[in-house]
Amino acid sequence: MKRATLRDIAQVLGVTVATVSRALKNYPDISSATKQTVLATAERLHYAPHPMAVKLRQQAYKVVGVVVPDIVHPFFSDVISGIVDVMEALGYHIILSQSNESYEKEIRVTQMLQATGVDGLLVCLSNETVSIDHLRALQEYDLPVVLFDKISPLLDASSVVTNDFQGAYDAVAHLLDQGYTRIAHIKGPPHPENTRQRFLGYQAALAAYGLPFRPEYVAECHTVTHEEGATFALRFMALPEPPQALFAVSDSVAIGAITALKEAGWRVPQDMAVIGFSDWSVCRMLEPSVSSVSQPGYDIGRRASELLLREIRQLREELPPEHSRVVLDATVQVRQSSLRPTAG
Amino acid sequence: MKRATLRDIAQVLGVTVATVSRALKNYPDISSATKQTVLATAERLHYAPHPMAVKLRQQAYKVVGVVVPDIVHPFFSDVISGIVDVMEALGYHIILSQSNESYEKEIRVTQMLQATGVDGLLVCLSNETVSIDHLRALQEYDLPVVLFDKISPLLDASSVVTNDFQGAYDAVAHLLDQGYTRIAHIKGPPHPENTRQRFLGYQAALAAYGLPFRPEYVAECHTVTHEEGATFALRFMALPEPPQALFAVSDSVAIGAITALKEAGWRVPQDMAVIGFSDWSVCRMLEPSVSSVSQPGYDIGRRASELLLREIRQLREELPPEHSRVVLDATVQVRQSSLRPTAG
DNA sequence: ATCGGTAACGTAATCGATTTCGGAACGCCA
DNA sequence: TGGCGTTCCGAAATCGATTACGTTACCGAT
Repeated sequence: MKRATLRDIAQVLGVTVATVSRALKNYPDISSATKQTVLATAERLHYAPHPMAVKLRQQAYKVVGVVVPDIVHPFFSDVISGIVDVMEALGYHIILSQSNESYEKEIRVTQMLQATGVDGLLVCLSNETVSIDHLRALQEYDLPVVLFDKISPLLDASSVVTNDFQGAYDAVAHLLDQGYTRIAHIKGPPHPENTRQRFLGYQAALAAYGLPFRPEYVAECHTVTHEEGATFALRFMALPEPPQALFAVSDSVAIGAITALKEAGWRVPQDMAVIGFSDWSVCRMLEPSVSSVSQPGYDIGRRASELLLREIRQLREELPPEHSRVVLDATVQVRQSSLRPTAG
Repeated sequence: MKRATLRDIAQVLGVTVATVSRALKNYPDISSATKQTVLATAERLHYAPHPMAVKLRQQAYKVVGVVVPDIVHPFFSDVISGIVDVMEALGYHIILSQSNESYEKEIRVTQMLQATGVDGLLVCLSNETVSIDHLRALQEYDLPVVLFDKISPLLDASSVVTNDFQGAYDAVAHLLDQGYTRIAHIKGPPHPENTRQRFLGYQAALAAYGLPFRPEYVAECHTVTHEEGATFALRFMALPEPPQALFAVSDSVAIGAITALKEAGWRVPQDMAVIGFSDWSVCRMLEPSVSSVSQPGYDIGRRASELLLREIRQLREELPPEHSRVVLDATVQVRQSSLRPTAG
């Protein structure tokens, strides 16, 4: 069964396509009698407007592109979910691409998305990305771009990020508030700004509580895996004066650390309190349940979508697009792994 | 900067759009001199073909729709990742939608996808879905549909699924091979066929090894959460003759069971061996590391994509579309939680 | 001088829907 | 009867690219 067109309906009724089009869109200058018959035959022929024809006229696709480094990642799943919910409510669809943390691929997919004809782009930069010329090129063709999570100060665009600094600060403050004074940190690699901010938040919290920064209490990941968490946790324990608490840059590292500590005979949190970052769903399933800093992935997706939709609207109305910078707080989820046993 | 059209180039050079179009597509009946200048000015004006115009002519969008019940789920992330990889390699894009396990929403999003103009659909049915008329309607308009993971025998379409029966059978056989004879199962709710197959695989393995089916060793989940895993595991332990091993319908249930058992003073796997289903990434991070049956999510996405692309191609060539039914094996990942300590 | 051939390009239809500009038909009033 | 205003609809342009089908001009051959 081939799909019916306006012409098909017009031929059946002996009118022109213009009349049919206007009847279907309920124009006032079409008699209600004609409207009736048009609607009836449209129904009968299972008419549906041809998407591309409409979009060619309207110059609006109602589709936005989404680029994330890695689809298979709980955080990005959350973000995407937030994006989809907002976009679908307004009749927009999303085209999903992943950069695999590759700068080359990021350039490729953004260009492909532009060529596909999206109305805007939601991008989380890859870790490799240094130049943002490929995104600037999109903007020059009036294609709005909103960055989220991993952003670049070089691009004049709206952005939505987690307050990693504050999240880390709060996590460490939570440990400090309980009276811990020797707090270690397993930090991420230097490059992604996000994990650097967590390290800075860690330092700032120590400073705010008048505690010295002890380099021997800081380890730096390369792979950010649970193996590294295990290695560094045990290394900390071997220090002459081992730390009492650990703030890990990610949940995988935190879980690796906890697992290794328990296997080595230490108790969590009695011998070492641990708190992670990201709040994976398994955190609450473990024993002890793992404290973590939860990133508002879903909200990041929502807010980024709203900003993009606003810019798309402004562009359609020939207004200069406004750019906003949204920073969402991360919230500490206190569970057993970081709760200091009441002395007694 | 407005995007250049063929007409812009044509006006600059004093030729017609036809010439420009043919020059850009390297037609033989255009002089190389003209081609040179056309290419040069196309470059200069940053010409890029208008996607909708091309698609309207060609009647092919190079976009497929993907519908999953829930984006925020490791398994579906894997599937989506596989889909994206295959599709992008062939210049296709994917439009992502989620049904939130709602029949109503599944109908809505599939219709929206059709209206948006996709070349085909990859669908995982929601748990609620009973009738598949909405998908049949798509097929009648020559829109190929491929089902994956949760499928329906009522729809004549290609499908790709995990062999849940075999995965469950192998998991239980792995326990039986080690000499366990009292094996419990925490099964899923009756409806999704997938978890029912796991239950059947459990039963079949017992039968194959000549062991009786003991109803007191089977519990049925409603929410399929770690809390239920905890509850049922402890209930099993309270039996006069507790089971020695447990096959859980999901990893969340398995992890909940392990956590509860350990907290209650039992040892895993010494007092109770446990194996889950899905092979979440955390399984290998825990202590003991959790055995599980890994579903080939990425491959399911790949295979489903290939089938869909084949049907799209066949449809373009006016051939009758062939339907295939692909069943991919699940593989048992043996880790500590299900390894019987060597007696001695 | 006429014919056939070919290189190189133009004309116009086409994809399907939307929209501006008219235009016929009718009624109403002077 | 002439003029004006509605009502309802048709003609045609438009969105941008593609392509079947001419058409021109120039060549060599007869």
